[in-house]
Amino acid sequence: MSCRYDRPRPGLAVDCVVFGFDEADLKLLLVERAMSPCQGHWALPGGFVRIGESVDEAARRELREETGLAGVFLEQLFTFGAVDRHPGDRVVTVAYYALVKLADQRTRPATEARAATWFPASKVPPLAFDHGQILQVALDRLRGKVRYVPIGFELLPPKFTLSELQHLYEAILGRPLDKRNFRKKVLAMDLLDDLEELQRGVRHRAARLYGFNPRKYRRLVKQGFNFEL
Amino acid sequence: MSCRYDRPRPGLAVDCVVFGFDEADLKLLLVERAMSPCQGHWALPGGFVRIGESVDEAARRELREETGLAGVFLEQLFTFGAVDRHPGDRVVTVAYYALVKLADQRTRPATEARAATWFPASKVPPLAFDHGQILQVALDRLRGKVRYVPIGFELLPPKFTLSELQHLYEAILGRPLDKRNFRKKVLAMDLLDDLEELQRGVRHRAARLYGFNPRKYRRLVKQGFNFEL
DNA sequence: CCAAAAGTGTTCTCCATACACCCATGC
DNA sequence: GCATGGGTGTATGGAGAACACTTTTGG
Repeated sequence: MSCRYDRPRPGLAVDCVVFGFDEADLKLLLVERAMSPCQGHWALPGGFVRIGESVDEAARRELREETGLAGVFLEQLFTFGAVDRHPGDRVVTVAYYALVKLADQRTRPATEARAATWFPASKVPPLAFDHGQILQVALDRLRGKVRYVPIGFELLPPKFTLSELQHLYEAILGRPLDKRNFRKKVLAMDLLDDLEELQRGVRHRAARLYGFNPRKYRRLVKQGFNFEL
Repeated sequence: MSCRYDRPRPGLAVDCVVFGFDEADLKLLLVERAMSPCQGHWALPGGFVRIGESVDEAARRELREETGLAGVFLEQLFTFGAVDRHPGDRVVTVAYYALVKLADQRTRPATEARAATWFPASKVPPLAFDHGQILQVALDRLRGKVRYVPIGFELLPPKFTLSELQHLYEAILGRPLDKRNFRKKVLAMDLLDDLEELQRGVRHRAARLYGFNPRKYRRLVKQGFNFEL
């Protein structure tokens, strides 16, 4: 079936840029390549699309197989189709980016995957193929999108403080935000549930915990509301 | 080479959503399919990616071969990878959208192409495959992007009036804009050259002609300027 | 009592919006 | 002279940005 056309077909792969957030740092999940080409180099988790699965499904499958992650936010990023991007063979890759609630999932990659490791996004090792370029596009997209779509919550645990949320935005956007203005704006949007519960185990005044309420968000969007931070 | 891997490969295609703008109407360029499947149906111009060309190059080539268009704005849109999107065979397509200065290019598609035809974007016939869905994504993207990146000028001739620019934005955004506020904002951005030349051949007071100045735009962007309309 | 972060209001500036009339031209 | 769009200014309200101190808690 793959040779039904008279022209040869490029290979089709998926690659996932996996972001996490932990203690004021944006993190990136990388795997060590087990096979040639680029054996032993750090790379984005990914692999070839199979004939019976959609490209989206391929991305989820590879993510699960290579890192143990499942049930996370995953969205198509961009397709990289340069002729020479893969040494030795013609491979086009559809890149995705994933957002992971690190606190929940921390243990799983280590157990299931060969060598999936979290790196601070600011200290990423050299990457195989054009994965460095893919990462750059993913960072740009994340920075752009986080401001007008509430995807930042995908990086936080279900219960979080306003300061954690603010630190997340500061880490992604790369600049400090004013505490009072930030809180005012976030609370005014009325997207968060006040969980009436306090942070525990900190050695300073405990902060209130909040939860993102997707129902409220969807309702507001229907009424023409635009998230913006 | 295409059978070097043990697994069969999906086919890889490109499709182009081509937008034009003419007399207050957003237009879409479609071709009639000459081959099965979907022979005789209207479809987006497109075709298979060859092994020796990048995906971007494939999109440009197909656009030229099927519509005669060259040298136009062309940008990747999204990759459509559902298993059943192409009847009978597994084909993944990388969709692009093109913006055409219709006044310049009006004659060319008719001469070079089999049957490339402009349709008002509001009166598009049923499309082959999932091309209707691709069109919807392209419209959403155009509507979103036109507001914060100056791509609207790609749809206008090199010399245009402020009213033409306003009508373009009204057509894309689907709502009326205030004339005075629109002109104030556009001129305040200082992206346009006043060509000190008047419109000709109209039966009312002639309007001033302006030109978009990409140099000014790039300079302003370097200084942190953000286009927004 | 000290360190560390939580929590809280006001002022000012600027930008978006709303809005109506005279002008130039072709027929 | 009339129909058609071209071209212009002002007033108001709302949102973003700047800014500092008190409170709570654990150690």
